Amino acid sequence: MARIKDVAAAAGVSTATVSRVINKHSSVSESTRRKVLEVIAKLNYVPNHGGRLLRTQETKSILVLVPDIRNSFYANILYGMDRLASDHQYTLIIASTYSDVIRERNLINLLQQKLADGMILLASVLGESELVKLDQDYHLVQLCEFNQGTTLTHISVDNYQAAYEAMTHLISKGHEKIAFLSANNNFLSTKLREMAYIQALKDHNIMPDEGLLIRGSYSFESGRIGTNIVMNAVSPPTAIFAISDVVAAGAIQALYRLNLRTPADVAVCGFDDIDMASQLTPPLTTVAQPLEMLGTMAAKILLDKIAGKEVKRSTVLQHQLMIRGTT
Amino acid sequence: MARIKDVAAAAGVSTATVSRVINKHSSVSESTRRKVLEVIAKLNYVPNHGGRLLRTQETKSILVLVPDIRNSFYANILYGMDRLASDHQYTLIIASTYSDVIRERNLINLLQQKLADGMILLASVLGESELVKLDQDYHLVQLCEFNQGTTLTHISVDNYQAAYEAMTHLISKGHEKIAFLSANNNFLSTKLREMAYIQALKDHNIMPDEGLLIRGSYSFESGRIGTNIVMNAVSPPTAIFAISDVVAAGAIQALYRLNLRTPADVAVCGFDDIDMASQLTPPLTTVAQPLEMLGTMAAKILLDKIAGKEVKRSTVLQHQLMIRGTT
DNA sequence: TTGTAGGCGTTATCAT
DNA sequence: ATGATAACGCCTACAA
Repeated sequence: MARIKDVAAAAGVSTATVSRVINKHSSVSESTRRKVLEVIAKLNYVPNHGGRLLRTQETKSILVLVPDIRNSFYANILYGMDRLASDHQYTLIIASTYSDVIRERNLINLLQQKLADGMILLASVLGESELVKLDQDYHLVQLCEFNQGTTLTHISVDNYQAAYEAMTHLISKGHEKIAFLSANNNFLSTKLREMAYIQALKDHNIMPDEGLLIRGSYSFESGRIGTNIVMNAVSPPTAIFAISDVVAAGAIQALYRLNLRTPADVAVCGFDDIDMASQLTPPLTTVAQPLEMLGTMAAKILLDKIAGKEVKRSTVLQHQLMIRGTT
Repeated sequence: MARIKDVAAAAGVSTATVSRVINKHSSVSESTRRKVLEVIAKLNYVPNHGGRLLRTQETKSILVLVPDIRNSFYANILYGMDRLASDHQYTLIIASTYSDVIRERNLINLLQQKLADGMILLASVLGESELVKLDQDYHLVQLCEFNQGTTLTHISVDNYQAAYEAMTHLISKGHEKIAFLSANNNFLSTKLREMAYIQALKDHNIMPDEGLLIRGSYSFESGRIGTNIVMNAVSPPTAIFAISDVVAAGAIQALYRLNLRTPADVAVCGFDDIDMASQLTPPLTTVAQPLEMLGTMAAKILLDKIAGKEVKRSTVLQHQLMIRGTT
């Protein structure tokens, strides 16, 4: 395995000169540059990351913490990040926290070990104060989920407005009994969507029915269970608004098993617009988050921070109601 | 940011002693050990990865190359890897090649830069000879896709047998006109599944119909297109076997638009059993690959290789036919 | 049980 | 334009 001094020796120059060639310094004569490059190719030399890292303190990689990599909500987000990061010769270290505080702290250790230049947090389970403290020492960006009134850099859609539009769509289709399959967590997005759900009903003179607001999880199973509950309520809904597309898929399957047809008997609207949404039959009406762009922006903003640039505290990206076959 | 010498100074010992404590060497007295640990906690010291890496040449991370992280086929595979890797204090560096040879070579550069201790390749687009050469210098495992008769370590299911069982199932349901929506690539898995498709028909005295074997891609759109083609054939099929679940989802949607019902009019069988398969309505019959276990095994075998252990050249994991609602 | 000191591979400063 | 050399943070002979 060739090292920089091997190259230097073979090219008859000093290691400093080889380093200059590698890092494209201008102060190298064209002839030596060419000779060095030749030797590098011949010896198949690749600079050692550890050595460079130790010297420059730059890892050229960013740590991305997601709750669970299996959740396809993150697929396109990670894609956006990957594209932007690799455009800048950055590498992604993606790790799942499984929403475990201990695990998340351990992973953040990687940052402290200087294994990454910065970190993107998706749905962190750490408390605001802990994050604020981390933010003093490291470059950190929160994506999708963040705390209200936070001073931390964050990117997301306008969850309130997005949910409100979905509800308006459902109501405009003549639905008055609308269930909301929500999630039982403390995320701001959940609170905002629930608020929008209630407010949209009220704004259209519909009395919210507590029995139609179910709090489960983001899972398929949760969608099935929630649907079975609301369809057995005293006054079952004619439309279901689900907090995620996967939950919506669960709702559709539950309705099918109840011999109810979508959208003829019960309309369904999801949230996120993951790939699966348009791949369901009939394709799912949903509120699209610009997933890829969310990832791209998060990476871009983080890289800006790392580069020492000033960045906006809050970035809100546009959502879009995708009216398809289930409403 | 505290360094090892800060800890040493504050604890009144040498850096060597601190290092021994960190690395749990036995030759440290309990009292100094305790004192050092105390100082480490107080100074919030975390060993610098770059320094250690340079010294030990161990990165404790593995490079995982997938064609495209958006493809949900990889979700559970990556999960399995992540679990096993993090159990061993290893970190995953996941990168997408987008099936681009140049990009894949660039990513492999990360290995040569000593940014990872080994690599897992999923559906590499590099030639066998190139991989064999890499295998001499680095630890490498191929997962799911590999070359026939390769000397490289690889893990997969028995694609021939898996496809054969799916076909047998379809035939046992009385289907004789069965289309196969295959993929237009050079992967061994594709060849084996096509062979199984043909052979299963022949073994049941059904004459294969060339018009029912369509080669597209693994995409949803490809499933739709292929389905439209075969359903417009002179002799349209009563069952469709798709090379992936996503293709199957496309087939189902295409059938729906043709006003054909699944499975009443046309049965559909997928391959892989990604999460979406059971989330479709009706749930998709498919051949399950043990996705999580594939990932776990690949990581395990790679770690064994890194540890210098002897490993099996070829590992075949069990598939399982999942009979659900579409057949 | 503990300390000293050299070196891992690179880059950057300071000379020349 | 190029070279010599120190330094980055850590680990590990070797010595004590």
